[in-house]
Amino acid sequence: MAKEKRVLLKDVADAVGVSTTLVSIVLNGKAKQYRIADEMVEKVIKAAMEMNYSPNLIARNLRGGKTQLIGLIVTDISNPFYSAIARIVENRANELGYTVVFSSSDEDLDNTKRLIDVLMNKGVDGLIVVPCDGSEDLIKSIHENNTPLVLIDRNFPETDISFSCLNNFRATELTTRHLIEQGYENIALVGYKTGMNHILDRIRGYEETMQAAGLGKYIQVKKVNLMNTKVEMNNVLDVLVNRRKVEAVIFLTNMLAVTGLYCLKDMQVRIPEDIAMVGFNRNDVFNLYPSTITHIRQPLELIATQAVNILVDKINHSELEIKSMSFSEPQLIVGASTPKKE
Amino acid sequence: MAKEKRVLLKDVADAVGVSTTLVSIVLNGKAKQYRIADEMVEKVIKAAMEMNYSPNLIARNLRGGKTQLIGLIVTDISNPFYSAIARIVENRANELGYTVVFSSSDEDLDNTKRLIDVLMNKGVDGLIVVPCDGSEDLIKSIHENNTPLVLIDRNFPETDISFSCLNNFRATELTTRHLIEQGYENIALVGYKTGMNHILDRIRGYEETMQAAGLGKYIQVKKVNLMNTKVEMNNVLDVLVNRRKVEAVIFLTNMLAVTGLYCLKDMQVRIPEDIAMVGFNRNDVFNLYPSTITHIRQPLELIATQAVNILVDKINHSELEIKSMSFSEPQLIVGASTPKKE
DNA sequence: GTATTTAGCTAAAACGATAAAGCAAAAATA
DNA sequence: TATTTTTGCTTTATCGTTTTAGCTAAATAC
Repeated sequence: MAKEKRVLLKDVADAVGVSTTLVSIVLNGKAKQYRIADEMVEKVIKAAMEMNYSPNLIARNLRGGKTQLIGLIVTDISNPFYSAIARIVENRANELGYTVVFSSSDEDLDNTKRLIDVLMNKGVDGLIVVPCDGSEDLIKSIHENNTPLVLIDRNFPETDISFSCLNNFRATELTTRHLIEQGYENIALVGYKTGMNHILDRIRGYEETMQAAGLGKYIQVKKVNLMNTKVEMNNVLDVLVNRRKVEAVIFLTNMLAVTGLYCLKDMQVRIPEDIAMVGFNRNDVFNLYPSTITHIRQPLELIATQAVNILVDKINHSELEIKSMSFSEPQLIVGASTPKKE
Repeated sequence: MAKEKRVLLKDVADAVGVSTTLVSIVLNGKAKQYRIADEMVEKVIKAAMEMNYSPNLIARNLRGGKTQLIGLIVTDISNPFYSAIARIVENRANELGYTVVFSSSDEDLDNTKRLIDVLMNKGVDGLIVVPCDGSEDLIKSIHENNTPLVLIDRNFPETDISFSCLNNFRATELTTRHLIEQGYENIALVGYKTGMNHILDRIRGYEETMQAAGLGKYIQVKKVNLMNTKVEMNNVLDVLVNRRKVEAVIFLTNMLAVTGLYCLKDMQVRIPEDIAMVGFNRNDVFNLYPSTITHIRQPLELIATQAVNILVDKINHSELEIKSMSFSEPQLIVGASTPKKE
């Protein structure tokens, strides 16, 4: 019932009959360096174990140490793509002795700014961030302030900020080449409105592959607005399907692909009879759809693990200012939504 | 490049030419109580604003024993159900000035124990926990230690630990009644092996409703093991579909429903022609499946918001030991998977 | 005119840890 | 034997706040 009083360094010190400093030294493994007697080291460790002592991290951090806390800012933790990343980040961080604090920016610059402020105030040792559109200056200022920082999923190529993300160009290159090999020519692409590099790279991968295959005249890049996706997607697909007589559509994110599926269902457009399609990232829908959906698989495990590795490395060697760049290779999972054309 | 020095209380105090105490008092809104002159209050506030002062939470926390950190332990943050909850917890916590630290227990007791230890070490002010099977004693000991604690999604009815969860009995009562009204009689249920109350309540809801409708002889409760779901589900569905000639199946969780869909697809069993089914929680799959799937919707927003409210209330009134119980009402979303029997 | 109250502020302690500097006793060296 | 070095530990300062107790001068009471 009564709140058990936490065991403090002082309690251990009193129990052994020494100073708190000595206990601190021993428990931090600096006994050798401070030439503490071996028997004393044993006694202290034994007492600390028996009393179940664990340091107050707040006090330790105030003193100038570290919190062993990592801040993770994604756009939306309820988005399965980011929650999958969060899970891996959590696992890897735990392995390395860190705990993860998370926040969702909702793709909003002001939110991102506020969240970074809050997290830094909590004393996080470093940040893993999915940067939103327009956040380059903000992120740069954080980086220049020497806060350990790693971008994930998206990056700013013009800066020297470390990142771990997909080789986005390769993703659509693979996809487009697959469709061309299957015999499609009139291939369109649906992305969303943003200046962020990951989407631009995916668009480039499509455009350059189309161009190289001599299909330049078919290049069609449609961009919907993230705020009003459903309605805009309807319009876009109406144009592509009914007016442009497109043979195949590539969706640039999971959410776009799923929204696309909803719209196509409403329009009673059949896949792949009426149109072929390619999605992005894993989703049960892709496997359970009457014809399974061809999609790009990101090596999430690798991307997220690398992000943590890079960050912890930065935390431990804050004096070094190295830009670590990790591009992970995409994989194309071929389903029934992109059959060979006769 | 150089790390900007943070503005401290002392900096503001020096700028105004007063003590740090005075600045602290003013900025914490206790000027009246300490009879600080009105002009002085103005001067201090102005200076603090201009210098863009914000308090070091770590120092404040060390002094006050509070971190404004909430720990959230779910079974798996990458499970869309829990990440949706996490998102709402995050939002509500932010509104109340808290930040969320999360961890995944993987339904494992030792993990749960370890995670709680770590989070309490980080100094979280309170915990929101999805308890796993067998964790009752552990959770009780945390509660008895006066750590503010709220269970979410699942609860221990025999204890006086607060919780926020679905009215699970009502969920399957609604579902079963709906199926019966649609003309089904041979209705089976698929859950998983656990002693946890939420699943047991769902099973009771089904059993009692069947019994009350005079369909007791059709009651069939199948339990799969969480470790080997796919294989066991195959066996279970084989028995139900081929041997028992079941007319409808109720799946007790989202994961079970989706796994069920995979198996039924493999078995080439059509929904609803060959069998009717009901799922649990929202999932794009349910809407995009050729025949939309009838399912139970949990008011996640309410459940998660309530959990945070209850927790913060406990944090702020730790002297009171009230058991808060929040049961939220389920909603049945009727799809094409449970048509009226002719 | 002295004693008491009140207004308006500050000094110092505390939170719990760590790091730097210091100090006494034992051991090694001259 | 006197001096230096080493050993093994302690004392003190510090991180940035908040809180408690206190202090001075002006206002009020007697």
